[in-house]
Amino acid sequence: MNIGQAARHSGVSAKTIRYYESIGLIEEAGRTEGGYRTYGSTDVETLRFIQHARSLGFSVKDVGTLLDLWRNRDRASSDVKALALAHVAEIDRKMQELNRMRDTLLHLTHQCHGDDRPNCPILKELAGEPINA
Amino acid sequence: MNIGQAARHSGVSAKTIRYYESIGLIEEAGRTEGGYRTYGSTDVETLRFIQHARSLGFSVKDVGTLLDLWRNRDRASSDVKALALAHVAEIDRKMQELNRMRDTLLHLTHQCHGDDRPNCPILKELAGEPINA
DNA sequence: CGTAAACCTTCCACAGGATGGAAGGTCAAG
DNA sequence: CTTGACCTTCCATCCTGTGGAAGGTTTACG
Repeated sequence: MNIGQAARHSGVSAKTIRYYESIGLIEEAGRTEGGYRTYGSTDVETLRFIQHARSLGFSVKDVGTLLDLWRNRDRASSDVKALALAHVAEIDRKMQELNRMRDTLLHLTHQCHGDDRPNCPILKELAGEPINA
Repeated sequence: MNIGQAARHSGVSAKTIRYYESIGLIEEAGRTEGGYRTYGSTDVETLRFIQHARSLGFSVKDVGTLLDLWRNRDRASSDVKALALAHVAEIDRKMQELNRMRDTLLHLTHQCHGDDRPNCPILKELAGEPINA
């Protein structure tokens, strides 16, 4: 099948499939006489795997590792678990950071009248006049 | 003062100050005879403002808007508040997304023995063999 | 005065993770 | 044969910086 079909079947856009090939995440596809890339069902499965892992926030590099583990029947499940847990830890870190921002912003917006008057505690705080710190 | 001093006083690296100048977020700095950029206390305050806003996750573009609002004494605080609340909404969206990933990953890791055996539910799930969906 | 260290300058490249678009080739249907 | 969908490559762009090279300036000290 062509790249367009592969894209539709996998949920990865044609553009992105070419990109993944260019960075070596997936093998170079076979070509027709006319130069079109060709894909089989295994390729589509691989693309789906990638798509799924990416949607869980794994980096492209991690996805490469996961693909290796997936294809290597001798791998230990502990390797996969470690990668997943490290990723959870990273997610936790990001969430804490977002939460910190959120708290501060909500605190500031509560202080702000939000009307036509120019007095704005948010700007004051950003400028370094702590309102409540 | 030189860019290095300004960097130390503001918490924004010299490299990043030049970058902010290059993208027009801050005005072009004055220069000494030798071509060195010079900064005053107002510049440092502006840089601190930027640094603070960035640490709250505002995009550089939003920081530009906030800077305008900060310098424009006639602005309405509602404008600032709206920007902040829109940003909170964006943070909420990201946190929900992260939470979704986190839940799925934790669910998967709980299913995974994490030992030397190759059987790994995480990979199975990524490959599209739903364990529990 | 000489020179070394610290600091500054510009410019280019790279990171992640794609996406947009231009210019042009190929394929299938009518 | 033409049309239109689809494909190709290549370059640019998004975002927010950071790293490093090659070279100029300033300051301090002997």
